[in-house]
Amino acid sequence: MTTNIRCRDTSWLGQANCKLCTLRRGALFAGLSDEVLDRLLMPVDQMVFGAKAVLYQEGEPAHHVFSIREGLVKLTQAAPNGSSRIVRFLSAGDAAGLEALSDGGYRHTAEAIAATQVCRIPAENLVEINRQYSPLFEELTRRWQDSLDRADEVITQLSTGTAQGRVARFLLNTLSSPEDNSCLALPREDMASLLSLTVETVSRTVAEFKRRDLLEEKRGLFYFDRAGLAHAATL
Amino acid sequence: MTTNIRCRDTSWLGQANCKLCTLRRGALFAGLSDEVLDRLLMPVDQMVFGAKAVLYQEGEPAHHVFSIREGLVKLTQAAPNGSSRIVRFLSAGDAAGLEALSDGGYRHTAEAIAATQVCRIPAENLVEINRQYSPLFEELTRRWQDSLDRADEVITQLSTGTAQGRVARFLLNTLSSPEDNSCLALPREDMASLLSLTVETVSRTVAEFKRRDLLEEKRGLFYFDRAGLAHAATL
DNA sequence: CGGAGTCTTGACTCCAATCAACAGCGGTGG
DNA sequence: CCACCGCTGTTGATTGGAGTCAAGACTCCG
Repeated sequence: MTTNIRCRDTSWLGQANCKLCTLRRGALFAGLSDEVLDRLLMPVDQMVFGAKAVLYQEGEPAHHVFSIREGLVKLTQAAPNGSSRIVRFLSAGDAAGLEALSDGGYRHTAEAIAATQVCRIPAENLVEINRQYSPLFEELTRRWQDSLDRADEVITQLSTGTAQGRVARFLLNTLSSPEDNSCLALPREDMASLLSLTVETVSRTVAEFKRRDLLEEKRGLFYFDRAGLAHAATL
Repeated sequence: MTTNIRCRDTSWLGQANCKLCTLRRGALFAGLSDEVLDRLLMPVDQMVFGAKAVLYQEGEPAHHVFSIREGLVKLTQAAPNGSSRIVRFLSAGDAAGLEALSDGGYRHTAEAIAATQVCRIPAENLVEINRQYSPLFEELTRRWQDSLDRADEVITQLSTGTAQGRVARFLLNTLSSPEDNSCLALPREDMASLLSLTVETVSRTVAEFKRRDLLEEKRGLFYFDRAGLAHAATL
């Protein structure tokens, strides 16, 4: 009974009955009364993904949150050099695709490593429940997602590649807005700590950028050549 | 009017009037009606932290969420080698210390880099509002915090230090429970991708661990010597 | 048995860490 | 006032660890 065309080895086990969920304690819907669950008529699907099957792809519109019942999933994200990096693993009890509660599509590609059983929950319904009940939901969600996006950016953009690449990506993306070609000139030590480099290496790299006229430092600010640094950022 | 004893250059500007907040749109409490805000009588403090002042310390009990109105804050986390690593920067519009909504204390030390103005919100109140209104709140919160903890772990534990250290920490913490001295033997490529290493380096390291009798691989599982690997993990 | 994919090992290279010295700058106090 | 100090940033010389390239071993499966 394979329904998902995109992935081999993916099967649909029918709609879940959340009231009888064996994971009910500690499960996503643990707090919902039977009554509320009924009213929601939530079309939660139970699915199984085989090894190497893809739950969702980075960039595509995010309509579902996945609750992992069993198995192992890797989340990968495109890296600056064109390859992709694993940012973390998820297993039983974890949620995948929480970004479906925010805008901007899936942030990762989720791929099963071993056979994985999940409940697939339409994000719209989750948002609806929350909007209805919790006045803080949207703003809290945004902040959580922001932190997570930032953390993933450090993993994918700032802990990988050459010193030049990291420093360039840091200058371009971390402290500056896309319109503005300047940012606060942090102490070398702070840059080094974020980028997993030494103070000396950061200093050398910044000095080198200055020599190449990609960067200027005046009164505690960096002014930079976006195009030039963008090129260095691919290293 | 300096009230906070812990940090120099920290001052208290009085209780915030959230109804008049200049950030009301897009602010944390944007969704709350005046009426609800009134009923909560929330003692939200407005505070200013000078450069190098500490908002909170990693490990201490987390009682407040901070909403940053202006300035720049660095979040640092203890690294395996004893030093500390910056995991990300926060600025205006970001929230710091959202982990106060979960258990386990602050995950980072938050230190102002430039003069920083914040609203300090008692976490208990946020939890109360949410528990009252949103049946999904606690479970969603837990999942978000899990993802974030996992992401931070990759930054602090798995992208830093020697290949030996990273592989050892991966084996000890990522796929295994603390009681159990075994975990799924992932393909070297996946380990390499998570650890920012090459397949060859991971292979060499794993082989070396086997030679030193720290690790055994049987039928798709790793069995390891926790104490021995823990020593290697400090490298 | 063969072949594809994964894992291992070796030789060499190169980038960043390390160790060390020094320059610049602001603050402090004699 | 200026000599001294501490702090940050810069630069050089050297080293070491991981990347790279290449070849072979092993395993699983058709």
